Amino acid sequence: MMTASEIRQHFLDFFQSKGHTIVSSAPIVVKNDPTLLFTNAGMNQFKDYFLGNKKAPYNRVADTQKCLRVSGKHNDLEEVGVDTYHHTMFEMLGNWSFGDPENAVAGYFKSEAIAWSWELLTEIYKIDKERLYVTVFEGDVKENIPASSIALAEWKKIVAEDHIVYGNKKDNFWEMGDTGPCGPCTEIHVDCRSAEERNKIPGRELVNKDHPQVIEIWNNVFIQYNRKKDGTLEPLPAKHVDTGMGFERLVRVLQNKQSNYDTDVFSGTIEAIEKISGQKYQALDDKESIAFRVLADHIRAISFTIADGQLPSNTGAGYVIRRILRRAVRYYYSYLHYKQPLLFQLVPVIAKQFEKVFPELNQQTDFVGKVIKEEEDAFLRTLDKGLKKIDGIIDQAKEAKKQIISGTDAFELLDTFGFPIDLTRLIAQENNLSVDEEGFENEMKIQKERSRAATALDTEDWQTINEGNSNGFTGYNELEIESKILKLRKVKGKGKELYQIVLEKTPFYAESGGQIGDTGTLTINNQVINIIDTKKENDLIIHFTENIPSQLHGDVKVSVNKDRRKSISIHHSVTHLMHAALRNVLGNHVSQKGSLVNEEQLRFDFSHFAKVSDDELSRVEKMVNQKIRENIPVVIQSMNKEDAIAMGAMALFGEKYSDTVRVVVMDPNYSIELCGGSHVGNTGEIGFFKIKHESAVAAGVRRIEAVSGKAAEMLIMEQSEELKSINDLLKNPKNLSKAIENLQAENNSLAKRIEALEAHQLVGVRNELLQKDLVINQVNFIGEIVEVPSADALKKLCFDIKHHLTNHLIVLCSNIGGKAYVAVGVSESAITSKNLDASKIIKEIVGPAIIGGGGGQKTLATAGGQETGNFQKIIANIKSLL
RNA sequence: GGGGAAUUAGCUCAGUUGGCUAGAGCGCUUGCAUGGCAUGCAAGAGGUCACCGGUUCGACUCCGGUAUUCUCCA
Repeated sequence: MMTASEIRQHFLDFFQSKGHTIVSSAPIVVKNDPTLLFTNAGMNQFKDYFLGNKKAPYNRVADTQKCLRVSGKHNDLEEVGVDTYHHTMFEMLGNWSFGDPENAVAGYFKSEAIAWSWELLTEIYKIDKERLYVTVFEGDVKENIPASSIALAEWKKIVAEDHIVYGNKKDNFWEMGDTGPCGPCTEIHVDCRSAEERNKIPGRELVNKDHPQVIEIWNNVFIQYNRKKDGTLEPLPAKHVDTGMGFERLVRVLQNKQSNYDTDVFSGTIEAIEKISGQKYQALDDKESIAFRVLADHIRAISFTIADGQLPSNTGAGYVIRRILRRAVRYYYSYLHYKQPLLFQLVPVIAKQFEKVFPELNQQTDFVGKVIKEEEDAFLRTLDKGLKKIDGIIDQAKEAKKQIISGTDAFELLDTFGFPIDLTRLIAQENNLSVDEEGFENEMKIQKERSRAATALDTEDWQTINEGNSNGFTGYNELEIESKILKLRKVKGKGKELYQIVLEKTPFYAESGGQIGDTGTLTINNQVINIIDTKKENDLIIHFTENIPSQLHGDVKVSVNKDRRKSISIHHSVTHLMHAALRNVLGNHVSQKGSLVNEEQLRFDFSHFAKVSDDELSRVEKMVNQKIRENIPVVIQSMNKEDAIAMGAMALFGEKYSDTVRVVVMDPNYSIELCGGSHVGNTGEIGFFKIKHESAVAAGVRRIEAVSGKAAEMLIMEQSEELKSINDLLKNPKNLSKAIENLQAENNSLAKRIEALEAHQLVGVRNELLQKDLVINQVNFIGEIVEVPSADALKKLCFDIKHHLTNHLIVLCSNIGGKAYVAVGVSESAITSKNLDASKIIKEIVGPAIIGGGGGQKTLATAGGQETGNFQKIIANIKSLL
């Protein structure tokens, strides 16, 4: 039996023998593509070749690609692990031909692709031909697309006719999206059923019918059309082959297993889970078995994504990772009854298994494991809090004699406290309650619609202005050039309307590698248009404007905002100096995990497992400033990737580098980095470097924010001015912080003394008032106008008197700052014997008389108002109640 | 990007229609008890109720904004 690694290797060797270049997998996390968070197919990294944005360096390519799918018609996250053949992360084996209109013999098309796929499956992998079925596009009358006659003819040469199935547009016409490259495809399916079953129903009747044993393993797409926004198709000048074969499925077929999880792709992980949890994997449909499959699947997705630089977070791609991880935690928590972090223990197993194919994980097992453990801990804490909340909800439901947890409550538990709905269901069941599923779904629907409406984006078709290739970026050396507008389109979203413009060549740096996009102007025919941002879509540089020039053809002058670019370059260059200094001071485990460079500051995230101490920060600052003063020339050169790595250049995990890389050197013994950003000519231009802030972003990741150049100057100026004015206020003391400490202490003790004095004063007033005590019908009555400093003191005074009189009614009035304040106190005994109520007295008698209002308890109530002339009347009125 | 929530003593948290002199447990200080420890008893200190504004006679409580954190959706 072939092992999984042998199967993978045979694929790559086979296509190498057919003239293909083997390339490495692109990172699983996608950057610079607004339509995609993760690589979800082998062709993603070649998208620009299909779109015609870029020319392919090789015409024939093959690889195995890490892919991630968590949504889509056939792969909902909630389904993974329930069956035995869907995955979040999977490997896609693929071979490609990139057509070249000028060199017809370079690539290949339908006949070769079909012949080779058959050869590989039947001769190398030795799959029984009787078990294989192929599908061919039958054509579409409505869209006027002809049937695939060439593909059919090719298949007929090698496959029996009753093994050819015709497919409609849904199954046999592939599209990249609503618009863009597309074309017919031909699929290869395998029938893995027993001989007996195959005799009963022929396999061809089960193709594309979602039968778990009759499955598609390979799809060959022939890209020959471009779909425009109005829905029409136009033929492409260059035709391409794009194929994809699910690796895990292929292994299952070749190893003759019932389930992907029984192959050696997953068996090692499952054994490890058995060892940790002390339970045995049964390969059934029960919750325990599902839990095993969920863990074995999810840990791969989580580990490789983090290794490629995407940390779990509460937004975007990071949130998808968090969700996958939490789903795994839920399963071991509920069904394997394991209540501590588990997943992180599997990282070394996966890392070892993929050491040769995807080494990026094995190179950082510690880091990935720590990040995962921290996430697991955090979620277990969230679960704890949610458990408390749901207890309260259940108590309430029981008290109200309800059998049901409302949809709103269930939704609130999820939405606000992150408590998963399946756990709510489980706990409800244990308490003989059910969950209002309809209400919950409804709330969920409302939330989804709201989010969708907020991000709706309407993109129109590109409008071609001038023919030509966009051949790129000139802005490393020139910031102002003459160019031409190639194409533009309108984009609507969030109530704003923007235009995207592509230029023949441009000095504008598009946001990437953490460096923010340039701004500037575009001038045509004396009309000046502001360029407000520059971004990349794959490798296409797109300029954003709020309006378009009235004349579009002809030469345009484009110029970058130079001052802003200078500040950005300063911050980018100093980031390199700081990165090197961090490695010097903290150690070589420091590696970049993210960065943001703009004109105002730099932000740098890096792996490090402890807080960076003040001392270490100041050593970093000193080292960087030393390097600035050395005024080192910044040397930038292009070279072969291998040579650059050999030179000691730092490459980042999760970055896709081409064979020729740009290397930025600031003193060959100090800092060498692969980098596409803009830089200063000499480090002296940076001027000065100052760290503003150090903080944590995730387990094992620290963040430093710092400034240089003008921004640093501004910061220091502001700080020293602030310091000066503080010094002035304190009459330039010898020791500033000591002086402030003294002030604070003095302020504290003065406040205490005032409090004591006021209390003492009130004692005097209280004693005077006690002298004026009248006994009316066995109740002690005190009704007086007093002078007190505050409404609070009036209340205190009232309490104080209450403590000295048992059976009482007290009315205290005071004019404080021109406003009327009244407090009424009644003893418990008077409440019952005389049917008195302080709050009622305040509301009915006092409130109207002082033109105000108030309230409180039966025993003590207070009021405030505008009218201070009616105090005697109020006292008399209340007295008469006795 | 769009929602929901949280922020009260050193820590974990109560505070139920706006008015209780803002509380509990743990921790801390002091004293007492015990040969010592574990501990027990008693007293005490400790709060800008995140911050800024508004409504109100009165705001921890209601409204708006800011910051930080959590959480869901895209």
